[in-house]
Amino acid sequence: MSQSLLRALDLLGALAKGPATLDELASTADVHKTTVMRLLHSLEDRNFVIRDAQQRYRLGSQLFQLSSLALEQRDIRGTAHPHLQRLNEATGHTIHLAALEGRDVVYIDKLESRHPVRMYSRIGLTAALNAAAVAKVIMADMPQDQLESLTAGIDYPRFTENTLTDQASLLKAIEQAGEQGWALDDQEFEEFVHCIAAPIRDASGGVVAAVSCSVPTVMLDREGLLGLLPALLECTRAISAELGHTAP
Amino acid sequence: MSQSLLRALDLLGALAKGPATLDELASTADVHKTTVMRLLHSLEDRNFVIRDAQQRYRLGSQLFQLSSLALEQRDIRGTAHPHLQRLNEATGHTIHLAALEGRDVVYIDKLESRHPVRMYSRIGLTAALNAAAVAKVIMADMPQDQLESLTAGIDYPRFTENTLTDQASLLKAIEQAGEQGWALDDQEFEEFVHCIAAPIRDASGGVVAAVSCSVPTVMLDREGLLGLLPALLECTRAISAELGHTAP
DNA sequence: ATATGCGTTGCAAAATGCGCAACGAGAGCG
DNA sequence: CGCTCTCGTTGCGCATTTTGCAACGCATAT
Repeated sequence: MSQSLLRALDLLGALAKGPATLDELASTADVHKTTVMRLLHSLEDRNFVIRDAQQRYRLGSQLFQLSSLALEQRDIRGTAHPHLQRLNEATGHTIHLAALEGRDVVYIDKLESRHPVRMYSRIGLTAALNAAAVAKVIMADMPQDQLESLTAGIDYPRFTENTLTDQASLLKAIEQAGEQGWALDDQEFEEFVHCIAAPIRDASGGVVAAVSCSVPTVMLDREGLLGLLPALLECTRAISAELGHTAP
Repeated sequence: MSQSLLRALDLLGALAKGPATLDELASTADVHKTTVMRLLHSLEDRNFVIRDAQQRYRLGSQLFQLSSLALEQRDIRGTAHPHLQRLNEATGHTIHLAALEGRDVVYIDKLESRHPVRMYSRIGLTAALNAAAVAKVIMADMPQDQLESLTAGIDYPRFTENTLTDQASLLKAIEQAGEQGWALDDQEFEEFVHCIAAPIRDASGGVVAAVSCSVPTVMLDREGLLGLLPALLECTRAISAELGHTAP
């Protein structure tokens, strides 16, 4: 694989953590600075990075451009957005839209809670497969062999007391999600935050994405959270319908 | 400059226009497909592209991740956002936040109009220097020599009847913007849309960004647009203050 | 004035990436 | 059923491209 390209891509990753100087980049990447410089020049030429007045490098506008173009291309996102907005307004809570991308479940849209509450998520971030509710509902639709291989490849990090830390319990949760048509994350990823998620299906009937609603436990107890289910299911139903899904 | 890297970056640019197959990419990039493939493999390895079921390539999640990280790093954006939101709610119109990046003025935040109206802009896009109101207010703060070189380097494309198509008239408009503290785009970029913009200043007193408000002429005539000025100026004043700017 | 940090350039070695041509798998079609 | 056509993939030899080193210029600090 192309060494120079990989190095350059990794440089972008390093820059994502914050602006950096040439030497800093060279030492973290463990590449001679002259090489780093030449790569940066190419990146700069294509607007992937820019250098500010103090000659520090930061990520450039081309990245924003590509990213927003790519997000727009995903018709699920455009289709879903107004519905998500409505759900967000109705519930006031944080709404996520996530889709499967390769072996990752990626957040492709997010609507902030109306209440001042921190949620460490971000568009583009990958969801924890062994914790996120969206991951469960998406995996619930996978063919058995793919599900096996995917769940076998997780290293099951523990985030909280409730995190599912082995394949068996995750598979069980996934199965349950498949049966009931929605999934719960009971403080499995973040303490004091629980979520419910439901799948979006397209014309083929397959799950293409999932919507979740995240709520701090202090605002809504389990029962209250489940009270949001009808609104959530109505939301995913509407999006699925718009994507051509006809109720089973 | 690094050939393979530049080619790879251009591939990403090509993919931004939509998913594509290997051969399509090879022919548009005019590179042998075997080379394209290997570059794509590297890009895929770092999640800059993914291939879907039909073996078509599309932009990958790493792009979203980097972009949102980079946008978050810009403290102007985070600081400004709530104020923009308020302005958006108060006026109901499209709000843009733009900043200078190298020789480009880049949109770094956008709030949609509450009215159903198309606006061809996007986060990450560069504003037309000879048309956008945000560009005028940003350039109004530049040192003379930099301004000269920047305005000399534009090729002044005509977008509408009102577009400023030569350096002299642009410089005049910029000067006026500097004097009055805000700028107008009177259907210079899009017909039937006019905008007003005002600068954001940081603790040093320099202009670091600009906010604009875009309105279809059918909704608000010139007078009506200028009626939004107080709200806009209050918004930029508040953001500037939060960035440490003390009124002159 | 001397020393340190940082970005930049010339150069020569070689590793890397390149294009070619051939292969294999799958789809479409007679 | 077998043919061809398309599209992705791989082995290989050549040389282009990239790389690391060392030296330089230009600052700022001591």
